Amino acid sequence: MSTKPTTPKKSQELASPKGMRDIIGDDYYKFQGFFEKAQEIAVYYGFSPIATPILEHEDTFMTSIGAGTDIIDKEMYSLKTKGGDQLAMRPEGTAGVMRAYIEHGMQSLPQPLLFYYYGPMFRHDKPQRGRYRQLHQFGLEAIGSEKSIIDALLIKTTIAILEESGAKDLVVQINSMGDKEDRVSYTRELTNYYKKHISELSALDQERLKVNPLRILDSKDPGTIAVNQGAPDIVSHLGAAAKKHFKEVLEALDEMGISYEINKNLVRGLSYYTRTVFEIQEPEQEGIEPLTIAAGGRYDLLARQLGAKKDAPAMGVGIGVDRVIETSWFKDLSPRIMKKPKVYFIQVGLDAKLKSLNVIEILRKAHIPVMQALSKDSLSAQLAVAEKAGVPYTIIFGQKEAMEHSVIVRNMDTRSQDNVPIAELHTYLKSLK
RNA sequence: GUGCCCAUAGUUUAGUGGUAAAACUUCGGGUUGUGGUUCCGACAUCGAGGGUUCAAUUCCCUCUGGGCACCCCA
Repeated sequence: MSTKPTTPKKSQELASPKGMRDIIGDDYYKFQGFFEKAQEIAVYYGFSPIATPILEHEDTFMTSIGAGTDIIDKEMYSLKTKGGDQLAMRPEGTAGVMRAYIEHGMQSLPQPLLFYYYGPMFRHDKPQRGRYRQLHQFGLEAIGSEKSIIDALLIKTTIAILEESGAKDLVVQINSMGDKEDRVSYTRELTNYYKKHISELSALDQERLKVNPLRILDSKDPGTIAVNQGAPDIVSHLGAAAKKHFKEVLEALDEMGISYEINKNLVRGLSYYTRTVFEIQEPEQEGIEPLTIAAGGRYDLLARQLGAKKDAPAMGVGIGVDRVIETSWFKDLSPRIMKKPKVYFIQVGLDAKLKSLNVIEILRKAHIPVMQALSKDSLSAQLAVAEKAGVPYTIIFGQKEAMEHSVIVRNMDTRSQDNVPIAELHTYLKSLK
């Protein structure tokens, strides 16, 4: 077997791809802690886990999210497999969950079905604060009911997750995009309105008028904002059914004491939304434009678009976990797996080192997490590491102890030491608490 | 995708047209059985590639990565 000479790597090749990063140490625990807390809350509210593939057929996203949206037109990682399949890395979670729902015939189960999921999503964006090409979302989906209480349930669960993560005084921005017919008639009226004021719109907004007039509503252009003041209001164009639905959602939010603002300019970028849409912003910070940390809405038409034989009205939300973790209010949620070791194991001398792993194995079986520096030889060096780690007790295992089958347990605070036979070590450590 | 700003050891920062200084961290040692001290030593082809120059980490260009605004979005 011949080994190829190792070519020196250029540092460029050693960098993670743009907008994608390694998650290490404290950051890892933050993610893990958030995911555990979010799952726990979702389960209390009746959601069940689902994990769908990171890759889906590209068409699944094209037909659900919709051509004409930036996510599809500019930001999707698409690839052709060696077998010739046209796949794409998921830019969001809803399409995959709905695909799974239809594929597994879940329409014949008691409705609605409540799912939660979490994991990486991929969008070929230009990275910025809180904006990554590989981003992490925690999502909720409720499929199979058009009842307004479902909308309220998802919003409530989202708020509960964020509050348990440290958020306070959250305000939900909410709007209704109406049913399909409402949207068609409203869009027509809105377009007519803008055409009358076309000279006052920015070049960008004039372009948007051709592609997606709804987007002009949340324009940042000062001239356009002025025009928007007099623009027709979508809420007053809702049909009777959608209006009733929206009113019920708001009543439910009132009942739960959730504060909200009706934002008639809130239009979501994904084209599958109908009726309820909502967003939750991060808290205001000086000189920083607040980011959206959670957003979602109702998508009653999606199932049919994807090929289901009957309607499956549904509601979903995605929480931007990267953004939540970076907020000032995020409190560290330590994951359960992280047990803080209370014992540091020190060995001195060759015999002791050889027997060390046996002692550590005894501790492991007793569920006592242990830190160690087996690679070090000198006692003082190991004590120094234990000191820095802030571990309350050290176990010292040397030549003499190895022969006597005992260890020294040292209290790092008081520096007092006890000689303990290995056979009794387990019970001794338990008694220390 | 467009525009502006940035890039020196693991980290935070000096500095210069003649191949780099410091602090902290890490590693080794002074101390082959007892710790936050102290002392000594080690660790950077100055993000990558190209150009100008006798000479570039320093000037110019491109690329890569990061930040910010726009676009858009979680």
